[in-house]
Amino acid sequence: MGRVPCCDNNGLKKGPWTPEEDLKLINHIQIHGPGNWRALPKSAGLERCGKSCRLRWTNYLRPDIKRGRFSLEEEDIIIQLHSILGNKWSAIAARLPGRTDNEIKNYWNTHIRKRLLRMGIDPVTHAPRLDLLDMSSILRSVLGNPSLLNMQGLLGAHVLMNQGFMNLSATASLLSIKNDENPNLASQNYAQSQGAPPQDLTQFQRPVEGFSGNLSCSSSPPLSSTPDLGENENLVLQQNQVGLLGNYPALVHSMNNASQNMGFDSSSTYVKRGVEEEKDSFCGDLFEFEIPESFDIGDIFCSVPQTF
DNA sequence: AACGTCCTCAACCGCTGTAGA
DNA sequence: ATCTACAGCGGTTGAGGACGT
Repeated sequence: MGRVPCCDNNGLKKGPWTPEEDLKLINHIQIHGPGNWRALPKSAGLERCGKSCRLRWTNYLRPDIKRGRFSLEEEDIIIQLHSILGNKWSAIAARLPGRTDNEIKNYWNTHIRKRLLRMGIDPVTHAPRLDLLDMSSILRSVLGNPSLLNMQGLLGAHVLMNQGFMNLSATASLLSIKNDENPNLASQNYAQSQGAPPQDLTQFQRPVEGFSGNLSCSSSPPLSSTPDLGENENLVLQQNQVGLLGNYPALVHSMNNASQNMGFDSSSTYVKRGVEEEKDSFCGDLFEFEIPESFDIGDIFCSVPQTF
């Protein structure tokens, strides 16, 4: 049996706080300081539970809270920190002076998350959402242009994309083999999709003792400093999908088509919630691979091969 | 003007971690 | 080792406002 909720006692008020209640709470804390929330309501003359008082203080009444809209800089910091910390709102708030975890959480869910979805970026992984691609049009484009089939150029993509996508590319390779001047290429791509590492990225794949974090791709520049990350924090970096696919016009075109087909064109303002959430949970394991804990994020942006 | 739908965000709920008895 | 109280966290809810028809 779980613990009895602190607000179970009947008679304690719930819901929005009145200015009078706020005043009582502020006055009491100014005199006695915060803390001992259980006993505070009684001594402050409030008919609230201690938990409600604590939340009201920490999320709204604290004098160091910065009100008003988030700046673009704050927004950028939130996105970057979220890509590293995930839904650790308190940890993110600790790096944004004047903002509360509740405020950041709300802002993420109501603004940033939706915007990332509209951009075709998975807000959980911060990776491009390949589930939104129109694979049939990609296949048509690829089959019509065998030069696109050198998937090795896709940033050694087999370590970035999931097995399903790579199998798809392998299938495309095999289907197009009769049109290909170099039949070896197709089998090479197929072999890569089945697990053979691309030369360019083997540096990322060396196992390093003691590392258990994940790394997905990243478009944003690395944080200049991300102090106090836990030893086993998953490091998640965003990959700029345009940068990744920029030299593959057919793929970019297909992605754009797919986005529009899914209601993500730039003019739409929002997507129906159900669809959004369905898509949301669909793409979690894309673009992940292992990196050493001591890996310098900045290195990625220097060492990613630019020879697409 | 009336109504319905959607968005925002303060507040709540339920759970976990921790300290002390 | 176990229990209890408490603080804190992340997810969820719902009232109120904005907006569209």
